[in-house]
Amino acid sequence: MAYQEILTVLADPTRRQVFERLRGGPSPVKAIATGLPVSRPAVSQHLKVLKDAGLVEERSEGVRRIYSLRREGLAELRDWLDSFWDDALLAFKIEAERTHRHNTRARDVNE
Amino acid sequence: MAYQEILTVLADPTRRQVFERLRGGPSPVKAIATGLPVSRPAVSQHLKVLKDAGLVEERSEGVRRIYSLRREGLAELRDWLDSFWDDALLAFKIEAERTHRHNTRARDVNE
DNA sequence: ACACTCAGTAAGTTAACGCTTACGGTTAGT
DNA sequence: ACTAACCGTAAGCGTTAACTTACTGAGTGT
Repeated sequence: MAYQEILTVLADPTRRQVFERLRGGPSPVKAIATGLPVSRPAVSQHLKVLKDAGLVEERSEGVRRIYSLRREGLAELRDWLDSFWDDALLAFKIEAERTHRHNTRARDVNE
Repeated sequence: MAYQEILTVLADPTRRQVFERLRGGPSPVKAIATGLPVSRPAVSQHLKVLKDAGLVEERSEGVRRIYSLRREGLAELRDWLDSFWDDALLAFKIEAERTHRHNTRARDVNE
C-alpha cells in the first residue's frame, strides 16, 4: 500500500484510536468498540478501511472476528519519512550519477 | 506539534504536493503554485496549515514569502511510528519496571 | 426450532474542509 | 504618484466522509 493511503487512513482520530487499541493485542470488534465514543457499526467501518490499507488483519473465531495489528503496513510510510532526511545525500547521488552517466534508483518528487 | 496533527495535515493530497515541492529547496508561493492543479490562494491556505503544524517555515524577501521545509516537524510522527516496533520490548520494560519499582518513561496507548 | 449474540452492510444525514472568486495590503519600479 | 506584481484573508459553495439507525446473516446454545 502506498504511503499516501496510510496517511489518509490514519488521519482520522477515532480510526487511529481503533488502530492503537490493537497495540494491546488481537481483539474482537465488540471489545474494540467498548469505550470508544462511536457506535459498533462505525468501528466495523473503520476496521474495513484499516484492513483495506493493510494496517490490520482479520481472522474468524466462531461468531467473532478477531482483528490484529499489521506493523508491516506502516513500512511504506516509514520509508517515505526517512526519505526526507537524506534529501541532501540524494541530491549528491543524483549529481554523481549525472556526471558518471550511471543510474541507480530514482525517487518521485511529486507523487 | 503532535503526531496527530502531522497526520491530518499531510493527509490531503494537494497539501502534500505543496510540502514535497519544497524538497527541492526554498521557494516563493507563486513558484510553488505553478504546476499545481489549484489556485494560488489555495496554496497559500495550505502553506498556512503546514506552517501552523511546524512543517514549513517562512521568511520574507521583498514582496515575496519564501517557504522552506522544516524536517524537524516530522520528528514526532517518526517517533510515533517507531514506537510501534518496540511494543514487545516496551511491554517487557513495563513489566520490569513494575517488579523493580523504578520508572523510566511511559507512553500513551490511546491518544 | 427458537432465541440470542456478534458483526458486516445499506441508506440517509450532517458537518468539516478544500476550493474559487473577490478584495486589501505591501513592496518595487517608473 | 501610479502601476504592477506578489501574497494573505474573507466569504461562500460543493463535495467528501464519518456517523447513526435499521436490517440481514452467521454461529451457538437450549
